[in-house]
Amino acid sequence: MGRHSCCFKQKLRKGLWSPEEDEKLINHITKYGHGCWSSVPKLAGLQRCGKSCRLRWINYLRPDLKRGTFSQQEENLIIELHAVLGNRWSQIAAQLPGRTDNEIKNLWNSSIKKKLKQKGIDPNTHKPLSNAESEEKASGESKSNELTNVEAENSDKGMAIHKSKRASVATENYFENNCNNNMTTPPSTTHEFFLDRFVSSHESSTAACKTSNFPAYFPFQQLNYGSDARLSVNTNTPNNLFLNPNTTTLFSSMSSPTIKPSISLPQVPHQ
DNA sequence: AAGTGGGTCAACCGCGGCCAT
DNA sequence: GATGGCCGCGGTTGACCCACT
Repeated sequence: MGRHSCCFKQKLRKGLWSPEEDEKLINHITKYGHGCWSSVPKLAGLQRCGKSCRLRWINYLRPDLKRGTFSQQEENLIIELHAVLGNRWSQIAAQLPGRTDNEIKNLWNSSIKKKLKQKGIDPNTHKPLSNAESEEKASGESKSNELTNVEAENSDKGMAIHKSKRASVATENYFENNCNNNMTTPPSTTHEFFLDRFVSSHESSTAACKTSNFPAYFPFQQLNYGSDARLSVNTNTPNNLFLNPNTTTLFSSMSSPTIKPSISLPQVPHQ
């Protein structure tokens, strides 16, 4: 485990990529595709490991990357998605065409986190900071605190637990905050249900999205960020709605956990 | 001009999961 | 079922830049 085995076998370059290396990689992939990443450096004439080549291509050289600063709509969408998915950056990135998970992760850590805190929102739980604090005091060990502890622990085993916990707790918090009075489905199971649905279905929907240039369908109730960046729920949405990239609104195909979300193409082409 | 602190971002690291053998 | 190779993911690091003192 750990560092790729090929890195030990040969003396491979590390660190920043030179323009020459970039050119070699671009030339190779545009001609032959990447195929098996482990064979790319050899075929492209690079002194890098396949992993490094893959990363360079995905995060920097891919021609479909948008680059540039994130729009306010994109930021809002990231916040919404993070509230539901937690730190599943690749899944968040899948809903933002031209953006990489690395880019989104960096934006979150460097900018969005801070902005949320300034607005009085806990970036981990997406709850108002004052609420989180008072709940921590009341319960002694709140869920958000639990997350923070796991996060701080930073142990390898803790990470695995943390990953699943954070996403589900974020979802739970979302439903606790917003859904109890509005949704017809019981909150006790919906958060896990929706999360699992999304995780299992997003790949097919994302695949459809990629091939068709349409956004993917989301198995969630509609989420909106108001001007104060608090989540709210609009339940007056018909079934089979979709992610609208222009309004930073998540639509849902779910009005009941017994109804399977349908994956079909929206009528509005992606921007 | 030099030092410093904070922000940004590309790249690396370590791990889990998948798949072939 | 065990093992090893590979891919993809999320967390972390460190270089670089810029504003400020």
